[in-house]
Amino acid sequence: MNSLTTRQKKALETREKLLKTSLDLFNKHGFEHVSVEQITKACNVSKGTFYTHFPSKYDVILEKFKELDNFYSTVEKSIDGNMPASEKILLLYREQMLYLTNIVGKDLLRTVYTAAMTNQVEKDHYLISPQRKIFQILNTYIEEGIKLGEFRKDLQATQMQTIIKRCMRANVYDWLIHNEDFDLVAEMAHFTAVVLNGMKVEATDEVT
Amino acid sequence: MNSLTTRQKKALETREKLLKTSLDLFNKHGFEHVSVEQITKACNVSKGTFYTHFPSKYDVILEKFKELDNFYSTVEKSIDGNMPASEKILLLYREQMLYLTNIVGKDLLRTVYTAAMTNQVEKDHYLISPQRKIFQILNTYIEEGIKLGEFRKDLQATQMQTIIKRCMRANVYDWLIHNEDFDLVAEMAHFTAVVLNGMKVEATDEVT
DNA sequence: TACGGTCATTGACTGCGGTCATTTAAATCA
DNA sequence: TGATTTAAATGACCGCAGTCAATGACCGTA
Repeated sequence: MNSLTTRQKKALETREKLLKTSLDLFNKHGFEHVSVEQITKACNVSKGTFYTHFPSKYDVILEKFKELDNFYSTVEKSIDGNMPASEKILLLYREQMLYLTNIVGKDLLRTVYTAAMTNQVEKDHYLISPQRKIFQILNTYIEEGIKLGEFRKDLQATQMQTIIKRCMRANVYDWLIHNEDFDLVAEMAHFTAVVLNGMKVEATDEVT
Repeated sequence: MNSLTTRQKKALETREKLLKTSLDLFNKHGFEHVSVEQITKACNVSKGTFYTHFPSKYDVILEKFKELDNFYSTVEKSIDGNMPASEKILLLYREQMLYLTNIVGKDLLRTVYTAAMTNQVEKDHYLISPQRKIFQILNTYIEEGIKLGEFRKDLQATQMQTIIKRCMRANVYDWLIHNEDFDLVAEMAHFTAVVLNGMKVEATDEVT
């Protein structure tokens, strides 16, 4: 029933071993302090093998980063459908920031945010890909907020979506360039609240 | 009257030559496509010399980037003292974005934004240093806005300052990771207007 | 003017990310 | 089963950022 040939199975095994070892080593010593040779030696394969499985050292990280999107599906379900859109957004972001802080970590994220700038290929980076689950969830919240008269009507939904997403990257980026003493969860909540406030039909003075 | 010794003058000359040549080459071929050896060869000095004058290839860029701050002093003077704080901020940012787009360029800025993340020294990066002229100008605008009752009183001035600054980086970063079709000046104006709106005592629906 | 110390300069060297022609062995074909 | 195709694996190699021990020209001083 298994449609993979022996060779393909072996190759996949190698790939998995490289992936796991890489992430382990990155976690232990930090991305910058782990060389590809270290990884391949730990796996008893040659350096070239690494590059038959991954386009670059960085791409291993991206794989991990994409796991995030599974996580969001869980979060989405746990959010009560009846609250205002703005609160849903805040909750979603809160969960995401907790995940980034506690699970992903600064080191790996830094790599993603750097690569998004440097890998100047033709196509845009995954970081801003509309495919990402979290963006799809956000979009529905925003459209909902507009429909229910929570947000200003003079702004396009797509414009709002752009702003809200940018909001996220703004805080993450600032987290990455600050040394400690930066509570990503709190900063994100605070910043986003102000932005949402600026998009509401009638702004109130309270900010959570 | 010149207190520099012959040796120091020579050294400074070398430094200036390296600086100028670097920036020229970066402009011509892009930061990533210029090697330190290329620079030093063009200057008829050895590679090591480059590193006695600059801590890294990147630091040359930073020097250029710091020039920005002279520019802001000019802008500040050209801004009418009587307009609302929020409009002053928008104007200041507008000028900055024009400068970044037309003079500094994506390539150099990308380097700065990357280095801010990677050079994980103890101290924070220049990018967020409170010393920067533009931040000082912003601070006065914001304090002014609070004093004159334009902004909400429940937010600390420092909090607002943080938000407004983050706003800037948010748009610049997004500019850097998007391929073309991204008008930094317009995006910044749009985004910042929403944020300012969220900080105003009574939000209005008009956005410039 | 002679002399010891300073400091800009040198270039061979290290380490690392990434490449590629070649090897090897499994898969497919005759 | 033997011959041929295919693709995973290899490791020598490249280019480049950054290092550092050695050099010698220039400095202040006696």
